[in-house]
Amino acid sequence: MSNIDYIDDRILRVLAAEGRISNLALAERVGLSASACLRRVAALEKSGVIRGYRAVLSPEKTGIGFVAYVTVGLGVHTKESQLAFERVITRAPEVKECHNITGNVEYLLRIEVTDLAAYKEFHTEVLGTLPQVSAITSYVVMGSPKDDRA
Amino acid sequence: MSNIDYIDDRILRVLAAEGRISNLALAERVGLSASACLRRVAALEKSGVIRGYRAVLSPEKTGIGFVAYVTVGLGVHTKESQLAFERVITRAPEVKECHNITGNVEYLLRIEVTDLAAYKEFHTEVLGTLPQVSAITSYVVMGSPKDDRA
DNA sequence: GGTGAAACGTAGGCCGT
DNA sequence: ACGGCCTACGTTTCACC
Repeated sequence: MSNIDYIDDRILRVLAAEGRISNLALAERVGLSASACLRRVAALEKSGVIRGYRAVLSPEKTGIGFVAYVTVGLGVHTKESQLAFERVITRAPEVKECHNITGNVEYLLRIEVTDLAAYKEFHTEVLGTLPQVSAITSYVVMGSPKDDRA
Repeated sequence: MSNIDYIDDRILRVLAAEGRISNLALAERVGLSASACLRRVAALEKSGVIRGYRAVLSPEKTGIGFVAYVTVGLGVHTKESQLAFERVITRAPEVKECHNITGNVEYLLRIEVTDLAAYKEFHTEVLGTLPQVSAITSYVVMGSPKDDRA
């Protein structure tokens, strides 16, 4: 079992903020020797608490100039139509997130594209062509005062 | 200027997926020597294309059992009331993201808490006590068929 | 959980293109 | 301006206490 104690918690906090910190520096920060620290990190990775590591890229500098959240409602609510929709959405690179939500619509998507023109393209060519989709509402992101995941 | 060429692009793609890959392995993957690769990564970090690195943690295994998106509308639309709202929201640990969006409401928040009880607490004790807030709508996340940021 | 040592990776000077 | 080579130094990793 992987019960997270106080030190694990500190390790996770540090790694969540500085994913590429050296094990040595991490060990020092949490007050452990390098080997003990490494063993804990390895255990956290193996047990799935730590899923992986990623570089956080600047959206603007990597050509993302337009971000929007889109709610999507399906006309048919069968399992098959949901799976068909999710299959297409999962393949679409513009869709960074797809959440199944409660409320009057089924899905909330996060879309990241270069510009408004690219979004229009996505809207008509991808969303517009899906037979299951009956309602689309776009919320353009004008800014993100807080974004811990970015 | 930092113009991203084909190799930079490959580097970024690899680091976005495997943030803790060694420079040596990264160099091999993109077909560069270790020093050339390291220099490119350093340049990408310095120029801000790479903002940082983070460990991706499993929500369930770190005690996040309830995720919701919440739209918030402000009664007053002055700059001051927006800033006051953002100040409180930025400090709240439950709020992982706060986006300023177009549409009939001003904000879209992502909330992560342990359970429904904690969410109720946040809803009434934080959101409910902000004088600027005039409309709150919660969309509980039941699943995320795709989440590239997680 | 800590120690130590071998294996491995990083970082930077230097030179060629 | 950019890539490859070499090397001193730091870090990781693992058997052992």
